[in-house]
Amino acid sequence: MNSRRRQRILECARDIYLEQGLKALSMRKIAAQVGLSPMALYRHFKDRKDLVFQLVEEGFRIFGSYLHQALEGRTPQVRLHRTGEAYLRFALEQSRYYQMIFMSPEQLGCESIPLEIQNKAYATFQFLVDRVQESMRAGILKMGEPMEVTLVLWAQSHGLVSLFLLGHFGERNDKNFQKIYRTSIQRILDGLER
Amino acid sequence: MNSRRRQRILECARDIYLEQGLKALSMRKIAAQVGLSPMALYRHFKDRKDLVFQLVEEGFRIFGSYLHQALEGRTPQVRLHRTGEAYLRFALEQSRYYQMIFMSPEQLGCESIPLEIQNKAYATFQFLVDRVQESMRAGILKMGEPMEVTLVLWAQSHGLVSLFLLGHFGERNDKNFQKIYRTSIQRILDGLER
Amino acid sequence: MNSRRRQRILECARDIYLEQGLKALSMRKIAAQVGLSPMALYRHFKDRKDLVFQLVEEGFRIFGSYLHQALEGRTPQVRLHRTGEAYLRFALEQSRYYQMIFMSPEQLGCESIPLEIQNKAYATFQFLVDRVQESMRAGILKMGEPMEVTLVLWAQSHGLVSLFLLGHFGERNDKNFQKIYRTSIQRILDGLER
Amino acid sequence: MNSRRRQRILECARDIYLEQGLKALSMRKIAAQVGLSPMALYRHFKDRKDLVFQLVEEGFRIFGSYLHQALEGRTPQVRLHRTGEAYLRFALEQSRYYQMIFMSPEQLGCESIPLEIQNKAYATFQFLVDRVQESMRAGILKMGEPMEVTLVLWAQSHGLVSLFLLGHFGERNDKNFQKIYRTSIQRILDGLER
DNA sequence: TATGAATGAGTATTCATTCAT
DNA sequence: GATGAATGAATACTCATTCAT
Repeated sequence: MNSRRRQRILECARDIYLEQGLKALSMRKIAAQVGLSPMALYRHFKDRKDLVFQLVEEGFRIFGSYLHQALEGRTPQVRLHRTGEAYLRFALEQSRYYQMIFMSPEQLGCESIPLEIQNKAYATFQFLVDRVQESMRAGILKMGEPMEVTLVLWAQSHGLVSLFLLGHFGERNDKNFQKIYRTSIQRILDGLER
Repeated sequence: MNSRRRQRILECARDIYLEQGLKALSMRKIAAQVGLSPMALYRHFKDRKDLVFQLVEEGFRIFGSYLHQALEGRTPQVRLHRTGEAYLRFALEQSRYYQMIFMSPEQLGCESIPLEIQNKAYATFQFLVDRVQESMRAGILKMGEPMEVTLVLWAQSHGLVSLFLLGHFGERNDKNFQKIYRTSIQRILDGLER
Repeated sequence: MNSRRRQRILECARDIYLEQGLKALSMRKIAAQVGLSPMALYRHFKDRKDLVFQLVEEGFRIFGSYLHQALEGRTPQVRLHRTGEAYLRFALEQSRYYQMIFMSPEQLGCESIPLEIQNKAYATFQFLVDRVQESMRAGILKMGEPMEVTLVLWAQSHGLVSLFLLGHFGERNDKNFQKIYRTSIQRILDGLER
Repeated sequence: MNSRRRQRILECARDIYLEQGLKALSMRKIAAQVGLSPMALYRHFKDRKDLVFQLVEEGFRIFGSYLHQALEGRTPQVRLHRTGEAYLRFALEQSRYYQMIFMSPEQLGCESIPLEIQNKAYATFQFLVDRVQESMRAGILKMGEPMEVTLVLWAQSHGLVSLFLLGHFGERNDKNFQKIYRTSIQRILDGLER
């Protein structure tokens, strides 16, 4: 019951955020959406900040679930490829969450990203490193510093998605972006494969 | 005098933005800084949005001036290399402007980026395309679709800078980032050079 | 006009304070009383604190005007006596202001009393010291450390008024208190006169 | 157990009050400190007022215990002197309680001080009267109306302590205040002794 | 051109308290 | 006896903006 309500509040907050962005995500609006008094929210979340952070964590959780599916692949090569595809899918299907995950402390309205969230971010990066590492071991990628190589791939992915979501590729066209994304990533891989 | 005032307002707005970020950039603060009444600003800018847009344009202007210096290089190769370095320098020396240039409409507080700004962004992209194109013609890069190749390079640069400014590389350390940036870009070029 | 409004706000604030005390003195209530929107007050006062401080200063000003009348007396003895009477009159006629003047920082809602107010308090004390000093010189009071003697008189006055206003003498009865006050002060003076 | 709990709550409330003052003494904070839900407090106290009143009574109880020790003196003179010293010690060692005991109804958040507390205050006063009376009978003080004389002494003590705790003697300096207190009281006594 | 006054909508938050469980 | 959920009223304050002067 406690956590039920809490979940419900979080969902409404998510919807408002997804539709109107972070700036419009006020306690009042959330409460109105949920059908409670604004104060009721404080039973479940210490702060607006607290609530927002929970939302970010939710974003990471979802991101993680997308990436995790890549592990179903039976070889390092497949898993590496699927990871790239999962990244792409998350970016397109959960664009708002994608943006939320990559928000600056300032945008989140805090001095510095809380440790809990930093850890989640680090875990995600680690997942990518793992994929690269096992691909190196399997001889699919040239040997090298895994973190460095991961960074190249991550930066490429994030760069592309950022520019796309920012509208720098014109009107949003997911199909088209998929092509671009895959081509670009492949180009990078071409330089990294043996 | 009209435009003198206007310039002065814009400069103050810039300073506040550079120091405290966009959210703290309020008409009141700007006015106080300039030494005018808040209302006086409306003589020069339709509203806050308008003022912010002008600021973004200023950011593009500065970005342009950084990139432009790359043209002093005497060969396509040098110019290509210097472009990458200019991008890096702008990102590190003018981080706030960098962030402003790559803000989403939402963060800027508008439905969609106004055409004027979109054009500036496009112009920047075009400059990069030019560098790639001439490098291809000069045989420094493998032949290919110039826009596509440019995108790969741009995405890489932007991805790296974004992640860096977001703090995903730990405490800000410019020297260290420069190394990472250069290595990563070189890796990409390695895959693109003949 | 500016200062006219300001004055009017201060008067309303004073009335609310006088009737309902400091805790009830909210920006909203003041605004409602004045007939303005709550926000209009901020045109004239930086803060609630600012407004309250101004009110305290007003209190000191009034206190000062009461004491000042004692200077009309033609001899040190008369002036000393009238000062005691002025203190008494202020306490009874302006009880709320009396209480406000002797509020702790905590009650005023601030870390420490601002310097401006501290100075006003000091000035008042100095006025009392002056009366004692000239009485000593005139041979009305035994010679001694003027500040120390002043303190005895001030403490006696303040102690009596405090206890009275706190209701420790039963139902408020001004006539009765006047007697008590005069007798007590006289007792003190008896011990101080030559 | 009932009264055990109750006692525990009161102690926590006291600690919060002693550390942070009355305004910060909220049901929530007390509950958190005790380790109960805010609502549990209402099982033991009708409302916040009730709880605060109990706290004031506690203050009087402690005050009483300080004064009571003066009775250990073997002569009226010693007892009178020790009473003054006990008053001083209570004021310095239990300043917060001192302030609480001498709070106005308003500060306590009620229309008028409840009878129970008035009685406690009266009892304290009576204790002082007793000391004066026996000193008169013993020929230590000049004969006179005991209540009146007591008032002079009480007012002096309270006045001094009030002004001291309000910070009107500069930075708090207990040693220094002790001197002032003793000198001033002695001055009064000089005028009252035979 | 510029300003001073004022507004209205909005923000997060604190608190004592009621009520069903 | 105690709790968790929720409320309603209140608070100070920030901001962009309108309007008469």
